[in-house]
Amino acid sequence: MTLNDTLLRLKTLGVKITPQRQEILKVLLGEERYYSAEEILKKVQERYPAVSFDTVYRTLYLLKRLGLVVELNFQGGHRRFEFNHEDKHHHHLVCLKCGKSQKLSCCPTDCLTRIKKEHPEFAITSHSFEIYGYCRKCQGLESLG
Amino acid sequence: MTLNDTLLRLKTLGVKITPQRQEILKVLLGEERYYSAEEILKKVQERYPAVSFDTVYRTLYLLKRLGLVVELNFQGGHRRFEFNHEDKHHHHLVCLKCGKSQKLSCCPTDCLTRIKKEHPEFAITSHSFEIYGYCRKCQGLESLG
DNA sequence: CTCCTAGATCGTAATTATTCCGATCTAATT
DNA sequence: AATTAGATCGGAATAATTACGATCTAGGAG
Repeated sequence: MTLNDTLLRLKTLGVKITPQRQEILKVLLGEERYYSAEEILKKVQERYPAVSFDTVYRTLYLLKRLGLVVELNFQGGHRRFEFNHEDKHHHHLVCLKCGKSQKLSCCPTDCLTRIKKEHPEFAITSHSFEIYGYCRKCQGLESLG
Repeated sequence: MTLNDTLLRLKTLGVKITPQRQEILKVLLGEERYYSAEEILKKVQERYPAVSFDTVYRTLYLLKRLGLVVELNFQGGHRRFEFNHEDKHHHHLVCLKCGKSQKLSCCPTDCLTRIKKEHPEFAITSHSFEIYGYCRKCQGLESLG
């Protein structure tokens, strides 16, 4: 998904395109990974120093409601946001030391279908699946803080 | 696991048994489900009104380090704690409306083994898998707030 | 192009969750 | 019963998120 595609989509949805929102989208569309609200704020402020947290959060939640952004709550209580590039979710391999993540190719669908059968009364809407550990660089450094 | 078993185990680990800690354990051992720090505080205060958040958090993290308690970060940023009854993790079916959860019998092991093969350089330590949706009672009420 | 207005932004203050800190207390060993 | 390392209390500090009033502006109407 390019910036222009995204802006067009927002326009058809009747959402105002402000410079701040464009900048937030640029950040999210830059590297295909998750960002914390603070990271996004810092990056946007390089261009628009006056932008506030309020704007970042409101924009992120707006994009989330529109399905363009997904919110993730990783272990340790860290809330992260990621652009929903493919309209198809994926999971993450997360390093507990440096916080970097990689996308995973697999999704526990057999578990899901099994649970659906076992709990037909429960209306499943979503699921989370994240794998935690230490990446190559951070191995052996876990205990160093 | 009973309270006495747990206290014995703590004793052998050289951990001081205080009345506050006993009360926190009683809460965790009561219903087999997850609790927020605040829930635990409220329950403990019924017996010891002076107990502080500090004590609750410190005790929970102590128990976590000892492997007796697991910490969960559910979507929405809610941190929860649960007694680790079986020394073997499990996953949850979580209602997004009432917050109640059920334990799940299945665990996405095939995914895990596949990822281990695909990323041999990554030292996996743990994973999360939670399914979200609406329980029977809360279906149709999702939008009512 | 200019005007108008709903909605967006800013700066700051409020709220919430969690952690820290100094003074005091106590479980458990001696 | 005395001792002391470690635990608790109460409140203050910190961090993350949300709310609010005043001001500004994107985008449609004229």
